[in-house]
Amino acid sequence: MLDPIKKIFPSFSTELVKDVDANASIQSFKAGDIIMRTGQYIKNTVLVISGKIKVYREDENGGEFFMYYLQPGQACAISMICATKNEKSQIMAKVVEDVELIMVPLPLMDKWMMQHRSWYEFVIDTYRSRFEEVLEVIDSIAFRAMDERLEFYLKRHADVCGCKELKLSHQEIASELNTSREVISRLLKKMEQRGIVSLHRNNIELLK
Amino acid sequence: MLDPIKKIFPSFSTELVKDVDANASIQSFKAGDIIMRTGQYIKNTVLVISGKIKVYREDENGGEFFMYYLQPGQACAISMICATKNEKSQIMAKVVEDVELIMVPLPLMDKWMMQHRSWYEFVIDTYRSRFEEVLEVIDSIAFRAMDERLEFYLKRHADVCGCKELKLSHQEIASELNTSREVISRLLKKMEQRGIVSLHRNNIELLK
DNA sequence: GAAAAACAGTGACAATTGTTACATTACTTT
DNA sequence: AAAGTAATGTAACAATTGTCACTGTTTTTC
Repeated sequence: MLDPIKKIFPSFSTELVKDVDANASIQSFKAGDIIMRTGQYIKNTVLVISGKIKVYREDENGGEFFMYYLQPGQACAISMICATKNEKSQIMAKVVEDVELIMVPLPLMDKWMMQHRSWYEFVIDTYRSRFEEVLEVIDSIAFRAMDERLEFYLKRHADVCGCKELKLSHQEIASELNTSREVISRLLKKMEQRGIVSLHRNNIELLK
Repeated sequence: MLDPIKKIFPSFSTELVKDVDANASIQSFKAGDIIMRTGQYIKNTVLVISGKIKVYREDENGGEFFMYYLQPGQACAISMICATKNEKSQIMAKVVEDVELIMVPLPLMDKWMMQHRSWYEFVIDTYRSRFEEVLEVIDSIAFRAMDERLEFYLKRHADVCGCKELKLSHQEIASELNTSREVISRLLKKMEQRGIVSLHRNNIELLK
C-alpha cells in the first residue's frame, strides 16, 4: 500500500506515508454512490486514490449546483474543515467514476497537522485551491449570463477529463447549472452555429 | 496593547497574545480606503481590532459582488490562505468604517500554526466560517431570483450592523448584487407593499 | 439661496431565461 | 423489425431582469 500512496501524493513525507498506511482505511465506492450528504456529520477526511467525485450544493427543492470535481491526489476540503470541529457537511458528494478512497479518522487529521509538515502544507494547499475554485464559480454566476456560464462549465469539464468529447446529456448540464434542459439545448445550438461545439447524442465535442 | 488583544480575541492563549504584541504592527485605515486589491501580493495576515471591512469580488468591467464583512475579532481568511504560499489576492477589501488592524507578517502566520494551539484553532475556524459563508452566497445566487437575494442581502446587513435601519442607497445595493438601480428600486417597492420594509432616503427599515 | 449633485420613482420596451407542449431522432429491448 | 425509451429540437408564450428616458425630491456645494 505504501507505494501507491507515495505515487499519488508525492508531496507526502516518508513518515507521513507510513502513518497514513498504518492508520487510514481504504474504501471503495461505485459510480452513483453518494458518499456525503448535506447535514450529515463528517467522521473522516477523504483522500482520493482513483476515480472521480462530483461535489455539489443542493437546495431544499432538490435543485443541484455543481461546484467541482475531486480527482486522484486530491482531498475534500470540506471534510478537512469540518473534521476539526465535528461539524455537519454543507455539501453533497457523489461518485461519478468508481473510486478508491483513503479515510483518515477525524482525530488524526488534527494530530498530523502538528507532526507532519508535509501534511500541514497539503491541507493548507487544499483549502487554498478549493477556495479559489469556489471564487471562480461565484464569478461565473454573479457576473455572467447563462451562455457564458455554459462555456465556462464545458471548458472545466474538458480540463478535468482531459479530452474534448464530453459525454453529457443536455439534462445533466441543465441540472448542474440549475436551469432547464430547453435553455441548454437552445444555447448549445447557438454555440454550434458559431462553430464552438459540435453536437451529437450524449456527446458534445469542443472545437475551440 | 496586550489587554485589548485579549479582549477582542478571547480564544488566544497568553503566550500567543504576547507574541502578537511583540511581532505584529498596528495599522489604521480610513473609510473608503482599499486595503487589498485583486492581483496584489499579500504580505500580511490581517486581524481586525475595530471598524468594518467589506470583502468583495471584482470583475474586469469594474462590476462588484459583495461577499462578506470583516468585523472586530475576525480575520481575513484569504490573507491567511495566500500568506503561506505568497500568492496573489483574489479579492478586494475596502474599509467601510475606520479600522484598526493587526498586521501579522507572513512567516509568523505559518510559524505560529505549529507553536500555538489557539492560533491553529483560530485559523482553522476562520477558514471554516468563511467557507460556509461563501457557500451560502453561492446558494443565494444559484438557486434564488433577485427578490429573494435582495431579502437575503438586507438580512445579512441587519445582522452585521445589529440594527433594523439600513443606511444604504439603492445604487449601493445594486452594485453589490451586480444588478441595476432600477431593479432594486422596483423590488424594494414591492417589498414595501408587502409590508416587509419601510423606505426612506438612504434608509431602509426592516419591519420583519 | 441658486445651482449642482445625489437619490428615488416610474413607464416603456428589450433581452434573457423559464415553462409548456409536442415533434423528431437515435438508441435499446424484446 | 417493432415497440419502447431516452435524448434532442423547437415554437410559442410567460416571467424576470436589464436598459433607457425622463420626473421629482432632497441634500450639498458654492
